[in-house]
Amino acid sequence: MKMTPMIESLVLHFGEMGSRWGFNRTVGQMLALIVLSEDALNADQIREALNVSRGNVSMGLKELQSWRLIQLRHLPGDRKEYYAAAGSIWDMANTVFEERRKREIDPTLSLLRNNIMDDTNEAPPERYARERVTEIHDLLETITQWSAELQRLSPEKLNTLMRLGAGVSKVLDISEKFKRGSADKG
Amino acid sequence: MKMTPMIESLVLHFGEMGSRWGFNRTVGQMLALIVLSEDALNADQIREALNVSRGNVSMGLKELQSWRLIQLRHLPGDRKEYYAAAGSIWDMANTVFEERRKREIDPTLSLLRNNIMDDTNEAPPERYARERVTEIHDLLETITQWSAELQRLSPEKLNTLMRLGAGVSKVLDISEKFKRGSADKG
DNA sequence: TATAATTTTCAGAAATTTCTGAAACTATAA
DNA sequence: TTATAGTTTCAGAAATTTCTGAAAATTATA
Repeated sequence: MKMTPMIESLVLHFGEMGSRWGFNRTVGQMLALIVLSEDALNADQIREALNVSRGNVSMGLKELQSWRLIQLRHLPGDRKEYYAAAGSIWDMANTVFEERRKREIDPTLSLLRNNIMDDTNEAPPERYARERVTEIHDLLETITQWSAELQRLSPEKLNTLMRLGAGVSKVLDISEKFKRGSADKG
Repeated sequence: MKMTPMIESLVLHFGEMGSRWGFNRTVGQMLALIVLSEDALNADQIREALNVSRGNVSMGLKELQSWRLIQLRHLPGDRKEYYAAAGSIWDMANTVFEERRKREIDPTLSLLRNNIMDDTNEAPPERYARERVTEIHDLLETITQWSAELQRLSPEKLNTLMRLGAGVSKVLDISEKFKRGSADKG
């Protein structure tokens, strides 16, 4: 499996970016290669294209599966395991957001919950810190709820929302008026 | 500077999470310490609290400044440099989003732009890859525009939007109708 | 200007992460 | 069964990142 120059340059770039996205170089390269390949690939093809060890490919495939970014496939009459991208680019972006939330926000959110609950020390140095902890907690909770909401939205509505751009501001005005109207009645 | 047990546990946690957020352990700890401290801190206080080398503190402060998360301050009659959080938790979250976009999305976006422009090979293996590259490019561009829009929104409107939650769906329906109405006229 | 206080730099040490490749393991076919 | 094809594991090697601490640079004061 020899890569075309274009695919190779993309694979190398995704490798470099990998660490910023939460995985290592090889995993980044593997993801790019699989996403850009029309046909599913097996471990040996990946090994040959990227010129890394067989063990490394195996670990990388596990990592990408834990991110739910690739999908196992079997070809009739072939014992090898083949892998392809798990859904559209859009699906994968959604998955990445969700996984990152789990890894980057959830652990902190639970810690903060406990810290707000447990600690009732109202002496000065703690008082200020507790206020900030509450602020951080509320922010993370809002982000979590918001991202859950976006997950729930249909792709079409999500697209409408994204493409709204500057329109968001106007739409929010309408929504504010609407809310105030309901509040007056209730 | 001795930390209280609550602050210490938060500092250690932020240290562990640091690598997932794009900086190293010491930088994560320093950020937590500065954010949770009411008064600005100087390098020696940080060094003592975290028990790390002076050089490490200096490098960490530079890193946090490059993220625009801390602010230099001078106290009257004191030559030392003191550092405090650069704004509210909300401001800092905004800054982190923006910085991460710059580091995680922008470089890829420019590479993809070039790849779409430069390469006009329509032979099979490239054809499919080019389609996917275009999809990725469009997605990243949408995310970039959307995040720029959120930056531009006032904190109040941003809050309205975040707190809308399930209401977003209804608001989008209204917006759709509104758009269709305008289109009919224009 | 010289001196003292403070911060920054950076070479090498320490710690951590990633990678290799051979052995162990698993599943299918003969 | 036994042989064969394929995958996973993991100890140690290699690469990378982080950290230290002393020297250099910078800044303020006498």
